Amino acid sequence: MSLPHAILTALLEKPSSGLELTRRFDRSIGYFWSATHQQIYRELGKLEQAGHIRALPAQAPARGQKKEYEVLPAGRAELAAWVRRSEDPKPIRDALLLRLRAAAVVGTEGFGDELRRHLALHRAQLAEYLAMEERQFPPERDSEADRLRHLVLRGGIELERFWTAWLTEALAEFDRRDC
Amino acid sequence: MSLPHAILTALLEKPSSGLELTRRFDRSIGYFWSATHQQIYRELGKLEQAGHIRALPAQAPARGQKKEYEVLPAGRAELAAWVRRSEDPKPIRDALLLRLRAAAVVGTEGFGDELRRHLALHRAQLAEYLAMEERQFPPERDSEADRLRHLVLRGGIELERFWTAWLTEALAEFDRRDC
DNA sequence: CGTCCTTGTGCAACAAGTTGCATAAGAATC
DNA sequence: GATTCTTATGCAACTTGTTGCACAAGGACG
Repeated sequence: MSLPHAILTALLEKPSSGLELTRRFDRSIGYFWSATHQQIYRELGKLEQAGHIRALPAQAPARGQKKEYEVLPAGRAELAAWVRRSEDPKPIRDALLLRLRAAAVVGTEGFGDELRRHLALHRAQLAEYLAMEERQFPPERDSEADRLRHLVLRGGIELERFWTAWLTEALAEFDRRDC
Repeated sequence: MSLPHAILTALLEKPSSGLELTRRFDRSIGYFWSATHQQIYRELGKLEQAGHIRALPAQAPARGQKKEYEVLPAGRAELAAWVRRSEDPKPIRDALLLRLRAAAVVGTEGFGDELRRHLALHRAQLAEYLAMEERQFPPERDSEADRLRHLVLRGGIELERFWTAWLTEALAEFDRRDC
């Protein structure tokens, strides 16, 4: 039940149309929550019906026409309540770790390349986050909310650092064996 | 499409019944892939129909009767093919990071306690993994496959270390503000 | 002997996420 | 003025994961 809350957060930060939201979910919001445009449009419909958001007027509600949404007080209240609810961390479900475990049983042939590919992807992601950090959070200019958002971004950054470190270690192990 | 492969891997490591699998998914397998018993039973049925596994004979196929499964050659082949397929890492979807970002907008009241709770949970998980590491991977007694499995476990360990470190940092930030 | 607990398997309904495609306005191109 | 590209919204079908409950065998207890 997190997607509606992700959308409410995004809309509070800045009212947007479905496609704009999709783009934001592909970039900044993407480092802690991902979603496709289908999910987003569907959820926007539900949120509107529930009275949590509304379409800004002055736009014809026609197909192919941009439709901007803003959060209503009820939506903000729902988001605040959700933030206060306590929720256990979800258990991990990582396909790469699983595949490595499977490789331990059926053979590792070709798996080194896959590890290298992932390493490159995570390095690229890390570089992107670091660039975002420099752009969005220059030193000594943090408001209250900025400091929290920075903390969230640092979470994304450290996660990517974890992956690059682990993949590097894994590759070292592989190279020691294959040569 | 990873659950069937997780089950194949588990069954190759040791033939098991549905409930035994469920228990293994709650412990060792759980640090890279989680699943409920419902998912497991459903998937066992599908895998059997697909000819990837079979129930060991000598057991009446009655309700409430234990039913052990083993992997057939076709299942092993499917698993090997899956390990060789390349698959991109899935984008992150973490509810706690999302909630912190939401808290930056609607207020952080009470969120420190939630962070502390998560920190305790992750510390406990980390301790458990470290105990597993000592038990299952004593120094200098690694086979080929053991080294890979150890690598996977170290992934789980480092992930928990990441969380404890990030949560500690986040709490420091919170305490600086609240006092 | 009845009922209660544990172990074990499983159905059904639902919720969340994914994939493929349809539709439509408007601008660009020729 | 017909075609094609981009921006934008959306439906339908499917797959995956979750929740709640039902059913059954066997042992434990009084």
